[in-house]
Amino acid sequence: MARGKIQIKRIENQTNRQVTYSKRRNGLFKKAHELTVLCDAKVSIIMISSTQKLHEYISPSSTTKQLFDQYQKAVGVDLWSSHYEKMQEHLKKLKEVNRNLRREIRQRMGESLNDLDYHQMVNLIEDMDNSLRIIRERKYKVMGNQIETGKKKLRNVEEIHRNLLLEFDARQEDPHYGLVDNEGDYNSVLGYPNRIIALRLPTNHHPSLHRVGGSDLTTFALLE
Amino acid sequence: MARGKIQIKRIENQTNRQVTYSKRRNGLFKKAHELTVLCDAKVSIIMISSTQKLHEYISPSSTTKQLFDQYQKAVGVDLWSSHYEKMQEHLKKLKEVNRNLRREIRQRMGESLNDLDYHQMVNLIEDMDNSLRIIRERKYKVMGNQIETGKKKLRNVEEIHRNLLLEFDARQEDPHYGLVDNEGDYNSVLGYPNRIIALRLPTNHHPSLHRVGGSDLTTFALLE
DNA sequence: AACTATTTATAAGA
DNA sequence: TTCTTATAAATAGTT
Repeated sequence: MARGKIQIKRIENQTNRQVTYSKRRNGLFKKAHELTVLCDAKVSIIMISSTQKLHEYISPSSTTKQLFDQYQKAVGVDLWSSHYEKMQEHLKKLKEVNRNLRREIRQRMGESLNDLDYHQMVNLIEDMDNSLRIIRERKYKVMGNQIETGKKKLRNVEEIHRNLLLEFDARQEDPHYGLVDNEGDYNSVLGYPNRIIALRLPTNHHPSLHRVGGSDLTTFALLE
Repeated sequence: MARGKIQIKRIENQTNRQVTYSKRRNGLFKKAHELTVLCDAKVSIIMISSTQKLHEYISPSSTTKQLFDQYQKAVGVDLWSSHYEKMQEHLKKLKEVNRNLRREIRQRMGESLNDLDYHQMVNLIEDMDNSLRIIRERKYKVMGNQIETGKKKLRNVEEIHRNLLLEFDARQEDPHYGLVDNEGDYNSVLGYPNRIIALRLPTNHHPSLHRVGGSDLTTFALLE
């Protein structure tokens, strides 16, 4: 539009293209802003250069999201539906599964039995009988283990006690017998280790949010 | 920019403002398109006039959603988060609840017992014992009911049979005895009603989607 | 980034 | 809304 007319077609020279992009971008944003002020309108411009740089204009006192929400309403399609219609479905399925799980538990607790016919009840009883047997066995095993370890601990304590008595007797006979150079760690003998074994860290997966710039005209580098 | 310079400030005259909006909008879209072609860039413009009309420009071979997704990536904020971060949380909670429900069921089926200490097991056994008792009682009751209704049905059938025999005998004695004017409905006597009681209609809540226009430059009336 | 000849956009009027 | 046209503004090519 100056120093010679140009054809509106892709500028092949990479440098020229970039320069023109920069100049015309500014022109476009300026015009957009004038329009905003003169006509009391709201304008959102998003542009991505051939080198994948992103530039944005947004009218003062509006946000890109605002305009976009209005756009969606006007066009009548929720562009994110694809993104979260699936979520909706997932949610629905989970709720359904949840409901079923709750029902099963209730039935296993003797409630909501109206939903079961005679045969299902017979099966449930058989199943629960088997389960009870398994749990009882497990309980006895745990009980046995506890008795075993209790005995062991007792034996350990008794031995410590005996040793102390021996030592005590020895001291009685020889007041200068051996000097205590280690207080010992009876806790560990009793089964209480004095070290922390595991530590669970809280997980925090929220991505840090950042916003760049505050003026009408901002520029962002594209991620990737 | 012609026939006199103007100040860049809101045009108070409503008609003038509309005219200028229309002219400059075309200018802006034209420039945007030139930029698109000359510099191999992608441009999205959304504008809303003071009368709430919405206009859009989008570079050929791109979609508004595309550009917006890129914009979001670049800016680093998911603008829809407010709209579905809650959903994400809901989903997470449901999954957690689900996991717990499954664990409870597994434990009630005699699995995953390692998670339970001795005391918890004792409680679980007690609970399941009570539940089993309840379910057994229920079962016996249902069994009793079935026997009862079975007897009733049997009695009914026997009576019908007796009546038939009587009728048969009567006919033997008098071939012209009574004419059958009703075939009867023995099914209903046997407990099978011959009417459909309920009908469940399939529900379909998908809203119908519509898209307007297909060219680069489209105009939509804002909903509301 | 600055300059400037020229093209383009557009304000006002019809 | 569209056309006209004088004039302001944008910008292509150059430095």
